[in-house]
Amino acid sequence: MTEVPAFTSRTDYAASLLRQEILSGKMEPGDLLAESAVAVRLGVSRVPVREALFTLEREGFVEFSGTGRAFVKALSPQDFDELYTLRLALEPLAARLASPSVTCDARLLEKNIKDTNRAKTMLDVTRLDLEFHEIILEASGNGRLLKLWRSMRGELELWLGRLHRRHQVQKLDTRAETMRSHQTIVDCFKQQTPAACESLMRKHITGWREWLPVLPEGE
Amino acid sequence: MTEVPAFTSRTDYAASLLRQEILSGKMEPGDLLAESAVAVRLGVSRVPVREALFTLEREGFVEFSGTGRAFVKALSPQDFDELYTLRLALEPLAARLASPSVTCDARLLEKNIKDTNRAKTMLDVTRLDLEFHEIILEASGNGRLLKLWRSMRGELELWLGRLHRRHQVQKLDTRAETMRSHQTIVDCFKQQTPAACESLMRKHITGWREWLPVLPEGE
DNA sequence: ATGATACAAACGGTATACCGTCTGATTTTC
DNA sequence: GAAAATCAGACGGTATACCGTTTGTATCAT
Repeated sequence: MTEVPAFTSRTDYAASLLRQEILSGKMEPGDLLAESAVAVRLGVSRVPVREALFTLEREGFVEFSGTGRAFVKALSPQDFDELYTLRLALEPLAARLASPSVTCDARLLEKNIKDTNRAKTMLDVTRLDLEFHEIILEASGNGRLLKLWRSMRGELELWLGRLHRRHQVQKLDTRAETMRSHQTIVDCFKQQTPAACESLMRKHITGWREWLPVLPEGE
Repeated sequence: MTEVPAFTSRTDYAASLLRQEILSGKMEPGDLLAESAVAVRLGVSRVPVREALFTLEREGFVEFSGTGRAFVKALSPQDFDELYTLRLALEPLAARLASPSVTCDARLLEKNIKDTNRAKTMLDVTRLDLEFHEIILEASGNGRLLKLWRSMRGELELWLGRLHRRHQVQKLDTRAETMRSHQTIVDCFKQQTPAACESLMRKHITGWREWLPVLPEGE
């Protein structure tokens, strides 16, 4: 956020700012992101904005209409179900692939759990939760698998962020449960077979789905 | 190929032409695709070329270096293994999801098999093979699943095309086997349970992997 | 002969300007 | 009063020009 504004390109700069605005809820789902307006507002020309919008589309934050206009992505419960189905297909696989090599990464995973314990907001807890899973995807050694996961991560973050903001689910503190569950995964990586890791991850994802509060109606 | 050049934009036009050049083998893996040169050659300006290159990257035909230069993608046997692993994760799932709804699409699938029988070249057989699978992905009703598959399709087409060109595997005519195997899938969709469809698709993908000739060394 | 340095060409990044199209509102006509 | 046509504003698509950086090569010094 407040880091040095040393972006490699204006495209990165624009993408980063827009991403933050969308995640923070400053932009509402369905809001039009017109190239010209955004370009003026961010103080860059339209070309980098255009390319940033494409990037954000790939990341799941933005969607294009048939006529090429960009909007802040709206997510329906059905969209969320799709994401859940895909997590269930990809993450247990990643856990199995990662298990032989993840010993060296167990430190990263445990650091993540400690950070989760210190996190100040539920949004940070969510972010760290997704980061935990991404570490495993990285350790899987399958670059394409990681890419696919990353193309979904934005939408997950978007969904969970909106959920928190709209329903004040801070009341429902999932932090302890998340930490406990993640710790069992780390332990499993350390001691168990790949198949056991895969199975546990499947259970974890399924359980996560059931933990979520009642979904809000479509946007 | 020889269809009416009625592209909605020059970006589409450029992407289409480049895609064809790469698939046909006119461009070698590792070849530089410099914006300026391509723009001049295709008779458009650099901006649409630039965006076409991004599109082709998403589709798997092109990769960017750290400094932003675009190259025709090179694929190693390890890349291929990654793709195989992901097919095995996604396609059986798609088959399961598609099975209740695919009855209305069985006609499409059977038309595909007939087209395969008529195909003149092995490249067409390959293209139709991938199309058969994409029909099932579409029928799964999970739009994101379809998107993930499409992000891999280009690389598969690339790999298989190069395989054919380099090793003259026309000798190894997989057409009959492909048609037979696809027909059993259609039959399964018509008569069997989702779980059976899923299982059969897993078997089909595994078998497909074993059918392929010895992989060439990395590029 | 070899290494470093400097220069030139090529390439990507960006701003700007122009054009065609789409959208929506107002006016005109039946 | 309603429907159709027209006009204006906004937006995306594209070409062009400029700038900074990278890259490859040639030259010069050691």
